[in-house]
Amino acid sequence: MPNSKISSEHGLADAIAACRLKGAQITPLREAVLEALWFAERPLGAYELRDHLSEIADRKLSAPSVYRTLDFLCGQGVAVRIESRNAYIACKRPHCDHACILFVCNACGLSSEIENKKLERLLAADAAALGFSIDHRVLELSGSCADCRG
Amino acid sequence: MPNSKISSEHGLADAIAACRLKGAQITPLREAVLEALWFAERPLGAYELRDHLSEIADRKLSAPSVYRTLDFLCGQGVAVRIESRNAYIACKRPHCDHACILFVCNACGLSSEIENKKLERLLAADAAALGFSIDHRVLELSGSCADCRG
DNA sequence: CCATTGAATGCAACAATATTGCAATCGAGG
DNA sequence: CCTCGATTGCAATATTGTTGCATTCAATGG
Repeated sequence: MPNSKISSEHGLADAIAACRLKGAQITPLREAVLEALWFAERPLGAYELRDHLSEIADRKLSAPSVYRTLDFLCGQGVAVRIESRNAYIACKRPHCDHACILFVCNACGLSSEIENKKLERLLAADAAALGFSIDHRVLELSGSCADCRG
Repeated sequence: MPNSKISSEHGLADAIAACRLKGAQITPLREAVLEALWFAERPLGAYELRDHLSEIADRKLSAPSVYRTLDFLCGQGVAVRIESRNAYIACKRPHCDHACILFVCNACGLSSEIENKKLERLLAADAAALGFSIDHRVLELSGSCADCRG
């Protein structure tokens, strides 16, 4: 059984490297925000993130900085906004095309992104039937994860 | 071709009647809010709704009143909150179990709720595979509707 | 008819989330 | 070193949503 911390850290480094390869600037702020999300065990709100980072950096981070950084990370595909919670998670799936479904546990915050190609095809078919062209998708299911159903 | 206004009005009356049958109290405020949503041609935010109703009633409606009324209507299944927009629409599908997908046009606001049983089954299967028990679902697709793709 | 009661509403204050506009800073490339 | 664009800081403000408590209203039982 691998050490989950180390494997996660490798994942984080990989995610950052992937952003750089795409030509994106990874600044200390961006890296710090992504790291905070990466190791959080639940979705974090923008202001929660701000408070957390402010402690670490020992200075007060501004709300716009946090939001801009989150927008950047979401744009890079390494973070995901959970619309139904006004919160953010790191996307740990490097090759994710973000055509995925997000399960979020109400009790512990565990968030699992799942791909399902069949479901994609059904959505695409429904959209086609309506003549609808999809820009953005929000598929969020909340409830209780296996561990918290007790 | 039926007159769409009249058929919509009938739908509204039916929706209200259905709520009453379930034992819910339909007050003038609740009716007014549902009517505003029903005839709006796009999703309305809570404060938008407040302003609209304030004009009609010629008195200032409070934010808590609007939110409470929206909560009530959503609880009754006759209104739906669009998480990705902080906005609300009337649900015109009387027998909807709200296991549906919502398509929202970014240009005109047209919102279509679509049922898809196959998709339901896939979601249920994914949840089962994770041992996840689903409380709430948010399936919102935004983009351009057939009319606005030009 | 009146009193009681619970639901619904009004309302002030506040909390949480998000954005705007502009100034200051930083860093890569000339 | 200088310039330029991207990034960040920051104050102010906008938008969205909630809390707590007082008031009103309508149904119910005496």
